[in-house]
Amino acid sequence: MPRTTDGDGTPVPQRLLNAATRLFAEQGYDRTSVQEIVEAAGVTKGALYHYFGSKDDLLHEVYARVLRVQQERLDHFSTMDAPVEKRLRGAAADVVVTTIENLDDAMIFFRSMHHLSPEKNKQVRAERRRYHEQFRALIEEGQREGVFSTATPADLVVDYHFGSVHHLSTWYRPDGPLTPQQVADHLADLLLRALRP
Amino acid sequence: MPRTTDGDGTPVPQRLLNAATRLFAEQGYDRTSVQEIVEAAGVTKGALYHYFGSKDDLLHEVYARVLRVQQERLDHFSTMDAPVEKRLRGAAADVVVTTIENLDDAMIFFRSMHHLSPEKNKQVRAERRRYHEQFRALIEEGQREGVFSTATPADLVVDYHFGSVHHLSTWYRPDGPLTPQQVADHLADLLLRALRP
DNA sequence: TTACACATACCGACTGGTTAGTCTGGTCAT
DNA sequence: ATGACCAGACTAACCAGTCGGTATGTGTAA
Repeated sequence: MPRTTDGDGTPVPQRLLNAATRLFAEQGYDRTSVQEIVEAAGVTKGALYHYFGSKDDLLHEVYARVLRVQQERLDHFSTMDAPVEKRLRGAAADVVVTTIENLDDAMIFFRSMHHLSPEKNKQVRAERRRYHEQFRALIEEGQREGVFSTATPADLVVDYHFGSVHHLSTWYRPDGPLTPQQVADHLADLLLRALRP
Repeated sequence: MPRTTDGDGTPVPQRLLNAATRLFAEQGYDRTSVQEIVEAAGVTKGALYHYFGSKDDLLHEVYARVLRVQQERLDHFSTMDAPVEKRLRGAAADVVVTTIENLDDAMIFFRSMHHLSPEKNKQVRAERRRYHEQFRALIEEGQREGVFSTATPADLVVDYHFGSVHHLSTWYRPDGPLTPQQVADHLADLLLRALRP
């Protein structure tokens, strides 16, 4: 196996993904040329097209990574052995922390979906929908038990919360006054307070 | 004044802006060529570059229009003669309705900011900030009066709400089950319920 | 152990195509 | 006839993806 790593120990595909993620978040997908990506990763086009089928594939990988992580996290909180308020609060706060810790990914996720090819876009939407429905199920469970208000349809509540998560990448600054955990606690609080019967 | 209008009665600059708005929302700024815009508007490049300095200018005009409308609306509700809960609820619901009625604008607004030139971007951010602060002032007023909870900083509450507004363009469908007004009432409800002391 | 085949990892010049913006030359109401 | 308004060919730059080529490994048979 020849130089799959170079300089640092990070394998070339990883280096390419990292560079692409940063550049896509900074300048957007269309404004980032393949040439820039390979230069930032310290390789050439040959390497990129050796590991990835297209520029589009690179973007898709970013999505796949985000979806995988978020789904795993939600599974964890969904299946916890605790009252539904605690499970929902845990999940709601966790997605905020995770999003802040990967702001670049979040930025790309919500800003660049329309750059994915139609099939990939469809696939991402399907996985996203599954996530959404699992989250909604938590709220509906609480509504059935009477611990959450039924004034607002669960679907809308989910969109309300994820709107704020989505929005994080446009206003949160790591050098701001609030830590990720503090923001997460506040946003989860707002959700739970809105759901009080 | 020669044919500033043509075919229909709409003046050419308007036709160009309308075409650009629709195309930017459908395909994104970068994926839309100037050629497509002028064809959709039924003119040629000469006309576009007669009225607008650049493609970027066209985008900026979309932003200017949105900002102007939203600011006017907020001013109206801010200065209303009514208790602060009513003023906040009115403003919160109205921005939802307005956003749904101009989903294309909203889509462009949140997805294409980074395509604006640096100065224009800065200008838009400044006006946006003014809007944000005026909205925040409403919440702080209610908090001082004791009608809103002070558990969450007003800034965060504003971002929470505008996150959901921002998010509308990704999930709201005109052919869905809820009318714009119904969505607006629900989202305003969630905000006010979260703010109950 | 050497020799040779084969595979994997990567390089970088090149191609075909697209794009924003320019420029020259009209046209038409007043 | 004059100037605001517009047509459309043209240019210079850029970009995703290709392709022939090189380098370094691994397996295998003499």
